[in-house]
Amino acid sequence: MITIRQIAEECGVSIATVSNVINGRDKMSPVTRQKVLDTIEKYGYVPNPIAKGLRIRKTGVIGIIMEDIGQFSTPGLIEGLTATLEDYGYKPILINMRIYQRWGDKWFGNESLMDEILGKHLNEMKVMMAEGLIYVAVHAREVNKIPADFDIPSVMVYAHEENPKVPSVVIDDATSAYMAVKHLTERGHRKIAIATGEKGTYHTEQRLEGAKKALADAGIDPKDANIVYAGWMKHHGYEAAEKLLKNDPTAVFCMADRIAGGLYQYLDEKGLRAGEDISVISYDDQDIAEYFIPRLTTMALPLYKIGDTAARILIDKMGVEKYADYPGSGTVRIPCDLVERESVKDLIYQ
Amino acid sequence: MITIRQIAEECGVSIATVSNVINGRDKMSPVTRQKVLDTIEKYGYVPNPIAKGLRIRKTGVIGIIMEDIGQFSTPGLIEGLTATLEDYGYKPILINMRIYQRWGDKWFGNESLMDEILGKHLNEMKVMMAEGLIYVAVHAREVNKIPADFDIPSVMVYAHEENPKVPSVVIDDATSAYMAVKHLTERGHRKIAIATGEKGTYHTEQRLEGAKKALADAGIDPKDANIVYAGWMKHHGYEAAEKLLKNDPTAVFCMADRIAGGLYQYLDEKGLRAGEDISVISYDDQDIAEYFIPRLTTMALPLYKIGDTAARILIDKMGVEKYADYPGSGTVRIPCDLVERESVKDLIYQ
DNA sequence: TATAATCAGTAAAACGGTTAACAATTCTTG
DNA sequence: CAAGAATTGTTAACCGTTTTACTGATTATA
Repeated sequence: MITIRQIAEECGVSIATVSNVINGRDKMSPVTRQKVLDTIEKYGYVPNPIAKGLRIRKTGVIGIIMEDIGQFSTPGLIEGLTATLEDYGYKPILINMRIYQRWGDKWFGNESLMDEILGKHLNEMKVMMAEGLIYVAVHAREVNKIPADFDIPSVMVYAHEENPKVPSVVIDDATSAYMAVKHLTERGHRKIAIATGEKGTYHTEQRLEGAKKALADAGIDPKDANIVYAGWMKHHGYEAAEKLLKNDPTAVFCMADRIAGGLYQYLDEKGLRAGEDISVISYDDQDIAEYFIPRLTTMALPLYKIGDTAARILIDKMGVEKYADYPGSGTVRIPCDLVERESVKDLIYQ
Repeated sequence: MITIRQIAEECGVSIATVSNVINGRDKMSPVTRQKVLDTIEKYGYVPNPIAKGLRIRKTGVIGIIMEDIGQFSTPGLIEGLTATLEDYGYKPILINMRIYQRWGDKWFGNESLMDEILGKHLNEMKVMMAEGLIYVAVHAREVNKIPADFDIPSVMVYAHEENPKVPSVVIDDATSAYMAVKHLTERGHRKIAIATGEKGTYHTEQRLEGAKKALADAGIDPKDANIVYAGWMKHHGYEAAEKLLKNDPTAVFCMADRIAGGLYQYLDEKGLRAGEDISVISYDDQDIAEYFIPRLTTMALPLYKIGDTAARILIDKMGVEKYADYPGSGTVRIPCDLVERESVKDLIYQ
């Protein structure tokens, strides 16, 4: 590996001068500068960032800690995160906490070890001199993750953080759910059933709130809506289907595409067809939505935008540049985009 | 940040002694050792890896370069990769090349810049003193990616590499495809159609080869099979469907779940049903397979195992430990696992 | 002309560790 | 008891940079 010393020697100057030309300090004659530049080019020299990092105590690395990378919601997020981080000259490095580990063909979660694992990785960040941290909480829980005395600028994604020093960017569940059922009511649906995610979780409560508001705004008493508490998985949707359909709704809002998947299965068994016999709108826009028959209209999680926003907030916090658009603290909520496919029927203009 | 010097001072010993106890060199009295250990514990001291890395020229970091992280095949792979790498004490860091970049709502590929981008990242690896590299080639092409003079132990995933120094681990397309159509023939199917991926690519050629062999082994002349060249996307499957069904096959083998998705759509339009009117077996086992109605039986990509294997080969190459099971060079092929669902009908025992 | 200011560059001290070589004690042993 | 060996440390060089303080030489100013 070629060092600054060899470049200096080759040029017959001191290493300080080489360092100066590299770092654009205008302290040398044009001819010296050019000679150094040429030699650097010739040898393809690039300063050792380890040494540099040791000296200037800056590494340009931003740690992205993911609770579990194997979630449908992570790739898009990572795109957004890394794209804007890189655009600003930072080096994002992903680290995967693996809360749910695999052993042979089985998975087991070690949430109990979570604090320990997190502590380890947080320390690692400190010690690798990461300049910023983005924590991606795919397993929504109400826990505080970043300790109050953690001194690297951080932002939390997908969850709220009590620590007032760490802003968070989350999905705007309430308004997204509002948009979803408004889409239904605008198309003339008035008997609407709702299949929720896991009861009591933040996501289902928020989405429920938004959904009820949309109902109310359309002059429908939310109490008349058939709300059935399901869960986030396909089988929850399947199991909830019977109760969901009991009062012959014209439409159902599922709080996750997977739930809709379970519902579709039930519908198929009964010889019913979404988009004709009953409308369904959903939430997530996973890859699967495109493969439902009929294709599922659903609220698309703003994955890329969340990543982008989180990155900008972090950059802001790190003081590199100010973005008036993005507050430096508090939590910013980003709503989903409706993507219309064929699973909801227009009861008005058809 | 607390340094080794402060620990030494607190204990009244030299920094060399502290360093020695940290690194387990048995050169001090038990009482000194314990005092140092206690102080380290007390202050939560952990050696600065940047400084350490500079000195010992080892960082423990393994770079994982991904062409694009937003592919369905990456999360499982990353799980496998990071799990075993971490188990061996390495620090995997993911970097996302973003060959396909996003601009607003559009994506554009910059394959032309690929060499440049790769060069940049390869250099970054060198310069970050990564001890090993895993290159994940999601966009299959026949190009050589790792330059012959690249001197960090590397392994290639999902693609072959001409560079004899870099072993590769790939999906065993031929035997997986063989298994898929064998599954069909064993169940009595003899009129079999095949929907391929993009013509001329390595993956489709290999899968075709395996499929034909299975046909031949079942006494069916591969020339009689209806092979239609489609492509990897859903719309390819849809467009190929008519030709696929022309000779009334009892079963079709799709080389990707997405293709099967297009076929299902066509089937739906014709009032036909997979698993009853026609059997379909597919390849990938993406998330979507579970949501097909009827659920899609398909060959599951051995994502986790590929990651695990690649990691072990790399560790082997780095000379830490030997695994007789995993050759240190050449290419290892890992077959898919069949996951049976309801889309193929048994023509014999029903 | 004496002095100040600028220019072009250098020496050396960090940054926080590791480690080879050496040194001061204490322990064996003939 | 002296010499050698073992034990327990220490000193200082080094990893590859950055950066402050300094130096000579030249040019500008009074």
